[in-house]
Amino acid sequence: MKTTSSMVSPKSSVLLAKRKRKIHKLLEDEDDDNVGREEGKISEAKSESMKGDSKKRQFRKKTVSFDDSESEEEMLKDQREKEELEKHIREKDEARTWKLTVHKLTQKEKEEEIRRSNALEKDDVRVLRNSSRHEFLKKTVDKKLIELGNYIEDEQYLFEGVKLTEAEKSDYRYKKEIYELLTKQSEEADNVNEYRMPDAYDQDGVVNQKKRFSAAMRHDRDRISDEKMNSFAEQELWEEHQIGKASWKYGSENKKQASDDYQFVFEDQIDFVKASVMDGDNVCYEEMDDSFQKSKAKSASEALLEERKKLPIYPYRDELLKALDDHQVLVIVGETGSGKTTQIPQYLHEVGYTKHGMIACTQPRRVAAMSVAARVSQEMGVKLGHEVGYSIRFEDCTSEKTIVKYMTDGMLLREFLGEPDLASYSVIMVDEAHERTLSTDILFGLVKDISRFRPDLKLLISSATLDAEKFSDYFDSAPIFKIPGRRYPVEINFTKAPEADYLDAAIVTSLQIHVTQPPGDILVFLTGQEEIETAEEMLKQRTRGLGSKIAELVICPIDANLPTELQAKIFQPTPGGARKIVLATNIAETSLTIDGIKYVVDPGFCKMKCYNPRTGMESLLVTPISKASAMQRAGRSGRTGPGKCFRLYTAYNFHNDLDDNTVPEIQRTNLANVVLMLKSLGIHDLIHFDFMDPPSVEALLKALELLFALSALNKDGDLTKVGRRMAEFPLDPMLSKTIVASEKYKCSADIISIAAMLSVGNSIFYRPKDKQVHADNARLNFHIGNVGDHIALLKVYNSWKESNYSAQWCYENYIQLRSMKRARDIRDQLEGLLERVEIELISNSNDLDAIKKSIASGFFPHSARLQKNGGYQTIKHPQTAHIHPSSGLAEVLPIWVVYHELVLTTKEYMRQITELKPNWLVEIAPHYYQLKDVEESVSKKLPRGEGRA
DNA sequence: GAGCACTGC
Repeated sequence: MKTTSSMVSPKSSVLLAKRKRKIHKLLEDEDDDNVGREEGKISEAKSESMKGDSKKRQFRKKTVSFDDSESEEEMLKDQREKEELEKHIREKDEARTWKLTVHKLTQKEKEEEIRRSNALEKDDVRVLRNSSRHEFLKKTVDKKLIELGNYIEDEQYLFEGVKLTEAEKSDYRYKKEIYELLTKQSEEADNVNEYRMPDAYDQDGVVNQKKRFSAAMRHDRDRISDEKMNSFAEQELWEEHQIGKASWKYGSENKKQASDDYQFVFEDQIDFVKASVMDGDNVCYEEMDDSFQKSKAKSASEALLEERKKLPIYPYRDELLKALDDHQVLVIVGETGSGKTTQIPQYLHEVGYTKHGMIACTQPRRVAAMSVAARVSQEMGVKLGHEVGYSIRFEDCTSEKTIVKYMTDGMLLREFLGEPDLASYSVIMVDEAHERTLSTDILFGLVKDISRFRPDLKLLISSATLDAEKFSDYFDSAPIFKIPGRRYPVEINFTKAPEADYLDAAIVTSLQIHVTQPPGDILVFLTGQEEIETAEEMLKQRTRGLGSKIAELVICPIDANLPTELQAKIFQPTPGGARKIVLATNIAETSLTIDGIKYVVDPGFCKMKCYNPRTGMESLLVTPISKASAMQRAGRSGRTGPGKCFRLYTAYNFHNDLDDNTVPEIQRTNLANVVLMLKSLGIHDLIHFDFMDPPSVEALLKALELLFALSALNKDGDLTKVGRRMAEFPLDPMLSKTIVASEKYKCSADIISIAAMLSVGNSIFYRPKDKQVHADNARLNFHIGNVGDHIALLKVYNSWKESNYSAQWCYENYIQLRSMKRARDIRDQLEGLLERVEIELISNSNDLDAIKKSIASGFFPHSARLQKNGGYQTIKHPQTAHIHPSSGLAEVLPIWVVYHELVLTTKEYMRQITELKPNWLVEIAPHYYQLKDVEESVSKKLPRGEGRA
């Protein structure tokens, strides 16, 4: 088939080349064996895999029959695993090798996966192997279209952009034929399992894939413990249910069904339509319109009341109240839309729980707390901030009258500091507990603790389905209360084979949806800003090739750092005839909801921050998402109507390779802050603190060690006066220490500006792709005199202040206004807190050394020294590092520096750096650095003059 | 000479 290779046009794009490679491989394969031999091979492969299966079965039988010894075996296995893990960690002690191994691993895993899937697919129709992309098209393309022979047309759509040769086209058509055969069979087949294995050879009597697979599944069920099975089956059931619901909605006669769905939407608001909706009669449309008008004519409060009665939770009201009467802790399971967040606090209020204290309801996000509070105050007919209020950082919208209080979970945590028994509350409801944010996890421990000596305090833990058992176990087998949700069906599609390049696959899938699917917007989950940009480019490039043959595609990128005005674009309604495609990061998974999304493309990855306590280094790694996350993503397509989710991985991957839940944040973060907070609440034994998922002892010790070094704790591990002051600040302990230390150097006003700027993160400087040079120049203005990044940030803040907080100034200097506003808010808050810990507000911006010394007082554990090779090494725990290129000192290379954070990306980078005099270290932290640490290395290893002497 | 998932206090 080499002749075909020579036919590739030199003009071809990367995509084309890739696609062609696939097809060539395919053609080669076919060339090698004729059809008969092919079949022989396949059946051979099949019996091979059957053998494998029976082996597995035997193994399973064995484990089942030796039930009693299983726990012992498991313990042994656990032990072994633990040992292996420990060994593993030891081996990776050095951060550099650690990094490399991680990378190697993922590469290896990839290869492994491809190999495994290839093996699995030996029993697949060969020709279909390389066409997993077309799988979506084939699965979902309207059957009628095929009947009419119209598919030649959509084939042209596909071919247009990539200019295939005649041979390739005919190959495609051949595959299409096979596909048609397959569809026919699957239509005939009774129950379609989403684990759809190829049916092509059923009729040859070689093997019945479905039977084989369901047998395998049954064995799986035997093996898996009951507890696990429940969640497993639940998931499966959910998906099957959704698929079942969805599958009959599309097709030639879907019009009537679709109208049913619209009626379902209206059902939210209208009382008596239900029966006629069930009838599915068209007449009810008018009736509904009628009643819709009527309900509008009613007073607003009455309408609200009626709406409340429509919520799925309403029928359970009395049962729920009874349950809470009987039990102190209740786990509530309810999907979004069940009304639990808005209704439960109202129910509790109605029966008088608010007589003895407030009801608190915590949310992981600010906007959620605000909007829910607004809604509830409306429903209760009171003014927001009076009886119903919310409390979030920078904004306390409550009053003395407040009895129902929505708040962020972090805010309740702060309140613990002032009121360790939460005496002013009678009910605490932790909402969205399944998200397992850091604050939620700590709240669990604290709340469980106080519930022991406050039997009058009621606890409600509300979560989405998956974790309920776990929550119940944690809260001493609290009863679980289930409320049905209200959601539209979502059809889930998996790829047949793993995709090597998920970005490319995501683009192709989106285009396929665009071409073959009924109107509805598309949401694509990608991992980061850069990836979104490339995806946008690719989409534009490819749609350009298709010209006017396809409907307009509106591309909307979105990530958290995008300026607000650009973010607004995704909420604009899609123009008629066009289709919107939203390229989003994880932000769209929980934080924002976009209306009109009907299709979700889920490549199965996200970026996750991990903390290595050994090196104190954070890294942002692209990792596979969890099953829970995948479900959440899929659910995003079914918010306003039935939806479809296209997962760019196989069902096998989903069930076997993805974790059930994302690792809770508490296990992959720097705990210094958490430890300081718990210590200031008087909790001494942190190792035995009742965490739901305890963090590693190592991470705890590292945090304790740091706090001791910062003299926030004394030798006995008790909080010192410094520590108590530090705990007042909602900042990283090192930053808090910097502020506390600024008292001594009389520059507190400058330091809080810096602290505020540092805590808004990396989104201050705006650097658009097309104006990088200008942006970089603007940035250099703040680095004049090589003052270091901290002081540059101070300069930015002060200049902005001088410009009277002008937006224009930000624009001219390539600074993000939003970040600056946030910095101002934080600074204002810090100013208030300074007063509280009795530190005078003094500015001393001319004495840069004073400012630098304050910084060093907080960040001395983060000091590094220049090496001969131009890299740096940290002082106390030797560790190589480099200055991040974005730093103003990246080319200056001072000999001694302190850094704000150490991140692992392509190298170990220190971000936000300030120069330091080595003797300061001994002066500031004599308990941490001895003279010899500093002096010896100065005299012995002077760099060869490239730094500053 | 390289890069910023997402929250929250």
